[in-house]
Amino acid sequence: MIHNYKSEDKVLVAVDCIIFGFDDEELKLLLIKRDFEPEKGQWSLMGGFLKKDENLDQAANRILYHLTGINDIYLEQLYNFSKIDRDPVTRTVSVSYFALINISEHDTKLTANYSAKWFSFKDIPPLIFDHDKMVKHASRRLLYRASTGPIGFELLPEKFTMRQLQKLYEAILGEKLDKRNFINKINSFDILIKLEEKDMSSSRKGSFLYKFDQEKYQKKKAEGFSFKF
Amino acid sequence: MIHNYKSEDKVLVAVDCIIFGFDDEELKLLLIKRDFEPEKGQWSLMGGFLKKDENLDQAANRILYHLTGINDIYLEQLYNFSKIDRDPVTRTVSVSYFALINISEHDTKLTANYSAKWFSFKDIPPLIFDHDKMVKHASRRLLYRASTGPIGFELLPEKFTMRQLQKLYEAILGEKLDKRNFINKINSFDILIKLEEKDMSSSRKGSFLYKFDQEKYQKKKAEGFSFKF
DNA sequence: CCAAAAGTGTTTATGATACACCCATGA
DNA sequence: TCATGGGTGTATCATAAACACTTTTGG
Repeated sequence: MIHNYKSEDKVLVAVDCIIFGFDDEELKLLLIKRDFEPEKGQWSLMGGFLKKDENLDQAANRILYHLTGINDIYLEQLYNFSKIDRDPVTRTVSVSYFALINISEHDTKLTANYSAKWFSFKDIPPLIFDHDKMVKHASRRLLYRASTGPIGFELLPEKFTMRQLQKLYEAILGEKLDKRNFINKINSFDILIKLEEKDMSSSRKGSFLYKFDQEKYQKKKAEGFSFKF
Repeated sequence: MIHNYKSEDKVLVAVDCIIFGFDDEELKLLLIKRDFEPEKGQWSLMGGFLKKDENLDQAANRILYHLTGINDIYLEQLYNFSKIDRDPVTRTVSVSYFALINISEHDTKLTANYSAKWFSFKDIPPLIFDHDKMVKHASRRLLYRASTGPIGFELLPEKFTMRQLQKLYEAILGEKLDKRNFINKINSFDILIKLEEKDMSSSRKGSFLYKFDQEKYQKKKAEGFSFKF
């Protein structure tokens, strides 16, 4: 006997993207104004539906690109939300994805061509459906990511100062860190390249710029080096 | 304009359950012999399809109960597998769930009434579809769970010896642990109750039995105590 | 010359690891 | 009495945390 797949219920599978950014001061969340019913005009995560001819990762990338123009970033699968009436119109199961991006590289395009906007966590507007739960879940995952490996790669510009990196960690961990201990810790990872160049915008003295050494990082990771923060 | 939900593709959503057990010596995996095509007669995780009137957690519990009689355990959502042709018959997205259970409490029922069987990790048979990937993913999650909180609750009988608990951790972590350091660590958590009673089956001297103190554990957890192993 | 941020090491405390002997009992 | 597993504590090492002053330079 062949199992009768046809007798089984099919459901709509949605994908919702939680995108975190950092602007040198605080963590931000990318939202769009929904342009269709239900909940038209409300703020929402970037969402859409899985199509027959793509897997979930592909759907997440397509949906994010379509709604924000953001492309070629690493989206990580997070969790499913499947409460029966979570979408008032029809039964959907939503798969959440999250990613970290560098605001400065994406901001102009976003505000010019899309209805997407960055929000501080202090003033996130009410979100549709269960999107607030998704954001909470993603925040926990971000915290976990930050404590198990370096995260600056995606969130900071290519060249950055120690101060910027520290502010990023402080924003994610939600606590002030000691400057010297922070630098010692980061240096112990040995995955930064100190440049000759200084950033003169933040002080009279100027502060050295650094770059991530992707190669060294990949090598250390492959060797099982622990980047526990 | 109302978004046309009807134009979107619907897909079958499967749920597959990865169940770990422990038998005082090693970690085991519960599998069933598939009794329908495709892949009839092959070993497989416990799987089924999400129905319209249930959420994913409910589906996982229903499916596991139906196939094994196992009930009232905590199933944790793991990850989605969505490769387009992962199921050769029709497009499905599979949501994996995992759980830990105490073999001795479930074994007789299982072998008597169901075609489910426990396998050592050493000799897991070839599995259908992408179930081997699911198992790998679940093993990583188990390792993570073991390093962030106590795991004996579900995997051991109500009363157990320190030796049993240590063997469990050794099985999960995949390494031998020092007896004294292990006990010191566990005692530092302060969530066990030492009973008067001794287990005489393993040695002439006998070894004291312990119970988990659920109340103390919940209280400590609520206070943010870190059970990092 | 002073305000404002950058840069730099050492001491202390805490937790992790390594390690070896006596105990109780049934056969 | 002896073989078997059970039970116990300390010293050392490594990592984390606390902590304050000097440097640079534009205004």
